[in-house]
Amino acid sequence: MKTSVFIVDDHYMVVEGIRSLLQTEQEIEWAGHAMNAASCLAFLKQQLPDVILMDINLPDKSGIDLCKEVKEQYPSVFILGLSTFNQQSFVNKMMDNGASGYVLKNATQNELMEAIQAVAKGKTFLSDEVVSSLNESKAAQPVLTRREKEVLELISEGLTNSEIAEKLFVSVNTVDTHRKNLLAKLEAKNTADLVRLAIRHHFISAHK
Amino acid sequence: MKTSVFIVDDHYMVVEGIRSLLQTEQEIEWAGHAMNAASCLAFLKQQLPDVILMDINLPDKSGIDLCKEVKEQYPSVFILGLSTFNQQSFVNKMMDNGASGYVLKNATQNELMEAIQAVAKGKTFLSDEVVSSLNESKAAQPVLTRREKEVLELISEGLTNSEIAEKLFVSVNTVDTHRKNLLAKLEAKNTADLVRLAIRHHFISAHK
DNA sequence: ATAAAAATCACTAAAAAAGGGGATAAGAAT
DNA sequence: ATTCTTATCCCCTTTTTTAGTGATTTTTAT
Repeated sequence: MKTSVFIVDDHYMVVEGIRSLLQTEQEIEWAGHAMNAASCLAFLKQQLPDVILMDINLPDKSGIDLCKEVKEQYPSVFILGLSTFNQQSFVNKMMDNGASGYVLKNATQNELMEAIQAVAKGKTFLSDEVVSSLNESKAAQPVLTRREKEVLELISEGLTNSEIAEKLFVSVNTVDTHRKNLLAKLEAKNTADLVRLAIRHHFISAHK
Repeated sequence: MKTSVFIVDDHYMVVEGIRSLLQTEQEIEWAGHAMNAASCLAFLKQQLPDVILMDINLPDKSGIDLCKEVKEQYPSVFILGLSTFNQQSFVNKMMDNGASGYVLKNATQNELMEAIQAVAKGKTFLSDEVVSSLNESKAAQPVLTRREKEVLELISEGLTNSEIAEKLFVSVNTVDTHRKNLLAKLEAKNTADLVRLAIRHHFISAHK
């Protein structure tokens, strides 16, 4: 029995690439593709594929959110995350939201087929590259509390301790303590270093 | 006369996508592909295509550097930059290094063909999306001097003014002035804000 | 229920950054 | 020849951060 595969990706070239890769496979049936989250959801109302290859960068909604929605509405569909970048946090979020696997766009035909067949059977599949960087990053990833992240965010926006204290309705001393803990946890030399490392660890984003 | 096209991209799916898009075109001849800069250069020693589609993210060397090298050695080849992201600075650098155009990976078959045919004739081609974001961003992009970028880099690494002064063999006052100018140019409230904005504007990178 | 983690607040002193001012010399550009 | 830019330097004041230590309350987890 053939496995039907649907693709959600806004990159035309990637869709074409996957289509041509899968064309030669006997066990795969091409269900179609969507360039955004909305048309993906519309398609699923008509027809349910076995596996969805889902890009995490979509124009209207993140693949992470879409993954959650699709899994809630159609728990029987298996979702395989697809991305150019090997970002720890994205992999985790996709898996948390019900994805069965994660494949990088530089995957070979073999790796892609392996992944599709694994998730179609309900198994989990992660690209080798993803697995190895997952292990690497596990050692060095500091754990921040909710409050610390909040303070970090405000620091990166250029607020001073007293401004942050006012905003969070706590004393300057408290903010100062959080700041010290942040410096220690991220092993930062000072604020500049802290912000750079925070962006590197994806605690905050440089872009809005 | 056919236009021969060579592709440098480490994403197998993208290579396949482009190959299948170009397969249907009569005027295009597929010269081959490389997954990294080294094998691209090796290929060019054997054979010169008319147009090279070049990804800016390559494993061994940035497409920006590769572009420069290829153009220096083989000025007759036309290079079309290729990327997922519409990053102003990358577009500029590619064009500075001799690229004839820049296309996003979500381009349609028509747009890609238009681009290839334009650059093959020696014309310049930029994706519509690239052009429009180019105009938008033109207003807000501050201009930093060589020295300012240098100081900015060191600030983001967590060095203090006196440490930077020592490293650059200038007085603390000088570094302080550069710092003030940086704050003013990037319209940053303080160091934290400065680092975030610097990363946003791609003056520095959060990742190494 | 109780131990652990998180969040809160306090005080002091030294170091660094921010904000204000102004100045000179070298090189590039017109 | 002269203006503009870049890079350099100086002084002063205030604000903010950093470092060191210590402690209490609230939440969370076992």
